[in-house]
Amino acid sequence: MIFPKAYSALKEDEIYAAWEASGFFQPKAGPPKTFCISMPPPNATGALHIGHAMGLTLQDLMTRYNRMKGKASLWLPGTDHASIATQNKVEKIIFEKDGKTRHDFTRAAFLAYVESFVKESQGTIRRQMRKMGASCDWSRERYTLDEGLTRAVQEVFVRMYRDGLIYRGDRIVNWCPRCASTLADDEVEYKPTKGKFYYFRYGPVVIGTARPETKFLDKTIIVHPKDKRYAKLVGKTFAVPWIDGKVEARVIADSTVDMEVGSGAMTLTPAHSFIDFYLAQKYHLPIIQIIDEKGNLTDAAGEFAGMNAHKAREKIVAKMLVKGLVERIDENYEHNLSVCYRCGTPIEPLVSRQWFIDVNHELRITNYELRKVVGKSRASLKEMGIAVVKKGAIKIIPDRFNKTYFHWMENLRDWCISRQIWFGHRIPVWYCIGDNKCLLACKNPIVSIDTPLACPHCGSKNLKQDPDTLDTWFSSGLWTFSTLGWPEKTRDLKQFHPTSVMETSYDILFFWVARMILMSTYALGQVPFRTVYLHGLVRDKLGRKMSKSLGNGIDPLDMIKKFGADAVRLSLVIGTAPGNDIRLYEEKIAGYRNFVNKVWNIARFVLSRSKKQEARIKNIKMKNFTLADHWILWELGELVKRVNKNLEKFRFSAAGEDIYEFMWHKFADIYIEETKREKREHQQEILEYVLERCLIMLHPFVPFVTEEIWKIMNYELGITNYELLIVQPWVEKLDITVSKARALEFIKAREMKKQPTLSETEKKELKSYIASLEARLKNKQFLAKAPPQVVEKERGRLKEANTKLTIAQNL
RNA sequence: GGGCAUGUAGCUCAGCUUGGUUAGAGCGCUUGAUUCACAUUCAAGAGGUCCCUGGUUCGAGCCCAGGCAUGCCCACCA
Repeated sequence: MIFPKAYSALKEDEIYAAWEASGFFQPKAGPPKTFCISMPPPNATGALHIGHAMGLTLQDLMTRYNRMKGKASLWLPGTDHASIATQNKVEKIIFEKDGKTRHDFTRAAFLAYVESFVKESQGTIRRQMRKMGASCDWSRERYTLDEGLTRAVQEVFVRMYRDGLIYRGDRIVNWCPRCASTLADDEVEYKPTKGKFYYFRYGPVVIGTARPETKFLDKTIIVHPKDKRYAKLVGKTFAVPWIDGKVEARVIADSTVDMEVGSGAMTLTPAHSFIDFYLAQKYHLPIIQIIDEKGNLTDAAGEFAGMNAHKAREKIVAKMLVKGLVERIDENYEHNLSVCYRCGTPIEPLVSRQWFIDVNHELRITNYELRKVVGKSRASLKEMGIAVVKKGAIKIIPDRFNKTYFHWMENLRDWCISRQIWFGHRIPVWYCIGDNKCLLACKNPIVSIDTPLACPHCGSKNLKQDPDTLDTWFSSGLWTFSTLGWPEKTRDLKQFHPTSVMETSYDILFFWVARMILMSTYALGQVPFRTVYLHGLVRDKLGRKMSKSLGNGIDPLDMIKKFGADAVRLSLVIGTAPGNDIRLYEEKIAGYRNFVNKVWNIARFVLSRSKKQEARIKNIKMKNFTLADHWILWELGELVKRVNKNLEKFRFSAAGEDIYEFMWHKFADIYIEETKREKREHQQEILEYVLERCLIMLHPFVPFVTEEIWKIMNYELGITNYELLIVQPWVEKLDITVSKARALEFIKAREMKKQPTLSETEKKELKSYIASLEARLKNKQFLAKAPPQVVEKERGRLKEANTKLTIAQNL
């Protein structure tokens, strides 16, 4: 077999094909122990970026490790339809190509176009995942919009509606006028903006606002109950000259008001501010819309009706100036403007009739395990979500994100789930617009999985489905179990849920991880996963976020082409800590490419000396071992212990670094060099023994090169019916023990050989070191309080230093 | 305003869980080595007030308190 001088990553596709053909990506049938990761589904619209590559690497590492440990291991891949993101993207393409908008198409025609686009992208994504070496089970691949998952979505919706968790209501929502849709609270971003801040005379008080155009119908003044300045006003009503004539204004005291802000008094704009909306509900005040879904002023704005709200602002202020209502204007007001996270358009909070999930509604918990965790038989979604993490049913790595998670959960408001876009899961709700024989009952929506044929109340066949679709996170919230076949009681579901690990980026902790916890505890009474491992963001060498506009992005495929997938994988694992961002650049990847080549050449050296047609040595016995033999095997044993411990604790970086250090700087630089000097009987056995164990431990990190070496190794040893490395049993511990004392002797002998002579300054340094050790060993408090092992160690060090000095002085 | 993280060699980062070696690695830099598995290599070397101040301790890069710097998250258009 040809063993080229340098490892060529060109082999990778071939190796991947062999794995795929072997069927080992599918979980084994036998073992009772299982391991499962649901792959976070990338948006079906795009190419994978380096952040995905990092996730794939870590997930693949865990899957391969557990597979080699003999567990039935499933890594389930898939893609997400990503409703708003995809629709926006396709709309943009259509517009750029033909100058058309989606409204130039029928809904069905538009959706067909989107689907064809998605199909194409999915193909690209699959190819990229294969390039990374992802050992996921392609036979179980899912898509959030496929038939089974759609069924799961409908099932959960209907159940939640029947349980009183889903309701339709007129509530204040985040509205994006450009997307013409609602957004969830966490889909809103904040952008620092400079603007004008207006102070208006409003009867007895002065109020401040950045949005005069919403203030037409303000009729309530709110002050803090302890605010002495306004105490006399509370409870009274005033006739206040306002934009369109006089209004009757009432003064209310409520402690949500911050006395320090502005004038300490504010007026309520119930329909266009979240706080005001809740206060209006609390005091049963009328809620009237001033701005409509297009961002235009309603009839409530009188002469300004129909104008774009933002554009009308200055005209309204001009009118108020004339009427003498303007106290002053702060021109340099800095505040955070809320914008749509998809398109950057300023958000318009407004009241709208939408579907919501009630996160505070109490439910009976039927699952015994969950009831034990929650500690009571009834709880709200919010309480369940908090309890499962607090009680350790779910462990988040790194644990500092617990705090963030709790804070978010505790402040969670009802989740608006309806979106006014076309691409997504249609809301399984129909309205009777028929004969109105029984007007009252027909007002109840028909919530059903199957399309109803007739109104259950009046029998009319004139039904209309709700035009809206569901928030994309509704379906991805079901991902861990919908992909396993739920609501059917499948074997996969029983075997693999709860899944073992959720590995994802910390920036979607709220969007997705929290939603999965809510949905899974509700629908299954089970947590979706036992462990959440959060990785950081990949940044450029200067610590900047990678972006198209900066042009500082690193395309994983380019890097794979240049350095090989193994090198790319290592660069994303070693030197990274969970939850911390990492900096990535070509030199780093090149460094790991060098290591991959080193591994290749170690194998080349070891195997070039191998005797053909000889069975591979699985066990070796201690026979006339040299100090070096003792040493390398002892070091290997220590390495195995550390690697296992680190992998169990999700410290992938430490494990990888250890193997790197051992193979390059101990095995290659020292032991292999030693064998060149002196050829002995059992050397070859030891070389092969160490190499084999290293290949196994290294495989989850660098699957391609290790598998290729494995193939050549078996060929060289004349073994034809071997199993692929991907399913070799993991190295739990060494089946040989050597003398630690001999190993340490080897290290000492090397050190003595290395530094026989010392310069004058080095001698001086050594002397002062000896002096400091002696002083410490004479210190009574040290001797009294330090643990005996530490004292012993210090004595040893002193002895060693003295010997060294003596040798140096005698030379 | 609330919270979190980070600060160690020129650069990128380990080490902090459990305080105890003369503080480590990779890249870069300096010097040397080429028929020997690998120049995608090897050997040797230079390079550090472990952000600052104080405290606890026989002993602090590590623990505690305060501060400085940087980055991120949440809240907020009164």
